[in-house]
This record gives sequence, structure tokens and C-alpha cells, in this order.
Amino acid sequence: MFIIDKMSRTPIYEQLISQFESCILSGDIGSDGQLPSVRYLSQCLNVNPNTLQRAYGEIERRGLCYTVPGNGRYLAKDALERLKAAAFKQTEELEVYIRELKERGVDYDTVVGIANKVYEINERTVEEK
Amino acid sequence: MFIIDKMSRTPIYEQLISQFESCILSGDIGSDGQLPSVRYLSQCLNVNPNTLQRAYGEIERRGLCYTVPGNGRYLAKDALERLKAAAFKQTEELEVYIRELKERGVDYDTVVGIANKVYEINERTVEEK
Amino acid sequence: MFIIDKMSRTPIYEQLISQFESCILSGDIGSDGQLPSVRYLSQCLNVNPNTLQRAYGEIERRGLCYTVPGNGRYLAKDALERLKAAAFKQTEELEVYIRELKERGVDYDTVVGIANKVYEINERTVEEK
Amino acid sequence: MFIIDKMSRTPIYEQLISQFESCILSGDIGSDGQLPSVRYLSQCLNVNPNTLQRAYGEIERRGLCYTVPGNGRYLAKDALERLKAAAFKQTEELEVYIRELKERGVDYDTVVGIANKVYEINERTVEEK
DNA sequence: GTGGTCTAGACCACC
DNA sequence: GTGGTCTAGACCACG
Repeated sequence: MFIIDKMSRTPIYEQLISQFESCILSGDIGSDGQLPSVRYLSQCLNVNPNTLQRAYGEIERRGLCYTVPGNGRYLAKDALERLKAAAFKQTEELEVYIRELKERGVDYDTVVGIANKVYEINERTVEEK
Repeated sequence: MFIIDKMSRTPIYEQLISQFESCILSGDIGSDGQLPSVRYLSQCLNVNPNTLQRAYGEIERRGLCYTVPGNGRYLAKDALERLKAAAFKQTEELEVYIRELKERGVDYDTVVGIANKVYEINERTVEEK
Repeated sequence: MFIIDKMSRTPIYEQLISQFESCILSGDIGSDGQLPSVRYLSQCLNVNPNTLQRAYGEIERRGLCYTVPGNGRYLAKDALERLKAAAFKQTEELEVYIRELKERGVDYDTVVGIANKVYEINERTVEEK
Repeated sequence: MFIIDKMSRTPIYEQLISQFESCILSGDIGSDGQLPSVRYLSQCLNVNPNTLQRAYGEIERRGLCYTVPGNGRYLAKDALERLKAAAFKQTEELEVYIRELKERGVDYDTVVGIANKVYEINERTVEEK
């Protein structure tokens, strides 16, 4: 489901975009591929319709959905592929981020340790590999 | 020495803070430990003195330097240690970041591959280890 | 025969009008001049009957067809002439369009080149002329 | 200057975008390259700041200008080139448009005649060429 | 019912 | 002063 934190520093519309992308990735969009309407969601989440419109607009601009005017919004067929391509591009940012940590004195083992933790890979597994 | 990108989306004062921290880490602060004056730097970088004041204020708040009224700002003796402690805390953010990538379908090898790249560790080294 | 793109940004009813006009121009309307019924077409094309009604209404308003209550819609006898007159009027829009391109730095040769391409006129033909 | 037709069917924000592009093409942007502020223009044109924000947002997305937060918007250096590239792409639409006219019975000479008119080329010039 | 656009007015961060 | 975000509420076109 959708969780919006109105007090967060990250704009609501960006939170919405993230949540939509998560839903798409997890397949939480109805099998007909129709996305919830602006009005409906704005009531559900107690968010202004304009803000939702903006979020939807960005999602559409990214090619993740398309609009049938007067009918509704639908998931694009290649939405999943596009998302994964975007994720790949995001790994470039990860590189910058890690490089910054390195400059600040964080060592290699710490970084990989975090990766292991996230992917639930324990040390032994790594060695055996 | 200092490079400020006024077109960047990250606020100038944050850029300044980062640059100061980099300098401290690399030891690029004069041996007497005196930091450049607000007026001098604001001219050098063509940045509003208020902005510099804000950056210095934040640095001071982090205990990285202290002010001698009428004399100047000086590097705190434990600045380096504080910075490293801060870096450690930042690794928590890295965890969040990687977790997000994982959700988006980026796999473990990709993440570790980037870490290897940053720390200039080639695959063989890892295996031998 | 009819191709409706529901994802298109141009309203369905306008697409319908265009398609009707194309059919009239190409003579693809049955020799008796009867147009398909709203109900039949709405099923065929999976389009809301209201939308079809609207399209037919506009076509009628343009004098391209007339309704025989309880019997059906028939092509007007002067439909072709009316269409050509309308096309002539549309050339005014073309002028506006080209003028806009000119302002944006597109030169004469490019424009004429496109016209040649559409009318399948190669350069030599122009010269000989 | 800017002329906004609030009664037009084309959204105000699109009108604004067009006007900006015209100004850029004609060099009507101050030599320092700074664009008028949202607030100022919104007062001048009696248009809501949000609408202007939207127009600026799109212009920025097209790479025609960039924002220095808290300082203003400035023309991108390659704005002119980008605009011309966009115009070139637009000629593809022209082809579609002319093809449609052809289908409706408009002949080649009419089309070229309009091009001549717009580019102020009389027949003799063409022949001599 | 759907999405698209706009206004009026507010609050915030940054410079 | 600047831009960025948001809300509340309105109107329109389309289906």
C-alpha cells in the first residue's frame, strides 16, 4: 500500500513516484494494469489531486504508464524493463557515494559488510564462493 | 582548492561544508590550523558572505572548529576523529541506499563490483583473500 | 477499415471524423451511400455509442451526411465537393505551420524537400519543369 | 514581448513555452542570460505563478535554461542549438501534415505555393534557380 | 466517471 | 529577493 509522510523533507510527489515504482516492481498493480484514479487516490491518501497529478505526470514522462483521456491511466507494457534500466543507471550514483565514503576513511570491508547484510549473505558464503 | 558549483541542486552552503571536510581529511588546512576568513573566502569564491557564515556555523556546530573572537577560526584538535565517527554514521545511509537498489532488482554482484572498482580491488585479489 | 487509437492524445471522436472523411474521399462508402449504424460501429470498434453519436453529429453538421429518421444515415451528394472545399481552407493552417517552422530556423529547401517527398517528385522532375 | 491569450484552447503554459522559445531564437533575452523571475512575470502577464512555474519547468526539462536556486534562472549556453535540433525534428510532423492534405485532394502546386508565400519567393525566382 | 488546466494563496529553503 | 512545493477549489473536455 501507499505510505506518505507529509512531514518528510522529500516532496510528497517524489514519495508518490517511489511508491508507484515499488508497486510496479512487486506487481501490486491490478492485473488489468489500470492505475488508481487521481481523485480516488487523493481521497485515500488525503493528498491534493494536483500533487497526485504531478506524480502521475512524471511517471508517465518516464514511460511507465500512459493515459487514455477520460478513461484512466494504464501501466505501460515495458514498465518493468524501463524500471530495471533506470535502476542500472542508478548504480552510477552508488559509485559516487561509495567513493565519497572511501575519502572519508571508510574501508572496503565495511562497505562490503553492509552489502552482505542487505543481501543476507554471511561471510562463510562468500568464502566458499 | 575550493570548487563551488552554483548550478548544482545541492545548496552552496552544503557544498562548502563538504569541501571543508575534505580539506580537513586531506590535511589541506594550514599547519597553524587557522581557517580562511569569511570575507576572504567570500571574495575568492564569489559567494555571499551569509552563505559562508552559515557553512562555518554548521562546521562549528559539528565541533570541527572553534572561533576565537576577533582573531579567527581554528581547527579543533579532534576534528579528524569526529569526522571519522561521522563517516561511520553515514554508513547507515549506505545501507538504506543499497537496500533500495536491491528492491529495484540490482543484484549483489553488481553492488560488490562497484565497491571493488572504487577500492581498486580486482577479482583475483578477492579470490586470493 | 476503421482504426482507432485509444491511447492517442487526439480525442476518439475526432479520429472517427477523420476516418469517415478518408472513407468518403476514397469512395469506401457503400454505393447506396448508407453509413454504418451507431450501434453496429460502436460494437465493431469497441467505442462508446455516445462518442460515435458525437462524431456523426459533427459530420452531419458539416453537411457531409443526413439522417433519415428511423432508417439510417446517408452520404450527402455533394459530400466530396464539401470535403475538398474544407481541405482548401485547411491550407491556411498549413501556412501558419510553415511560418512557424520558418521562425524556428527551418529553411525553404527543407520544406519543399518534404513536399517533394510526399508527392513523390524527385529533384530532376522539378528542374525539367 | 509576451502575448498571452487566456481564451485560447491551447493551455497558457504552452503559450508561455512558445513565447520563450521565440524570444530565445530572436535573442530577446537579456545579454546576461537571466530570465525574468516567476513572480515578476506572473504580475506582468497577470498569470498565476504556478502556471509560470510549470512553463519554466518544461523549458528547463528541455535543457533550454537552468536554475540557480534562490538566485534565478539563466539561459543555457546551447539553448539555440537545442532549439534548432528540435525544429528539425518537427519537420517530421510537417511531412505527416502534408501527406494528410494530399489525401484530401490538395495538389503539389498549392503546397509549394504556400511555402513560396511564406518564404517570399516568387515564381520567377524559382524558375531562374 | 476520467484526466487536464488554472487560480489564489500559503509556506519553506536558499542567497 | 529567488525558486520549490503544497492545498483548496474551480472549470473544462472526453467517454
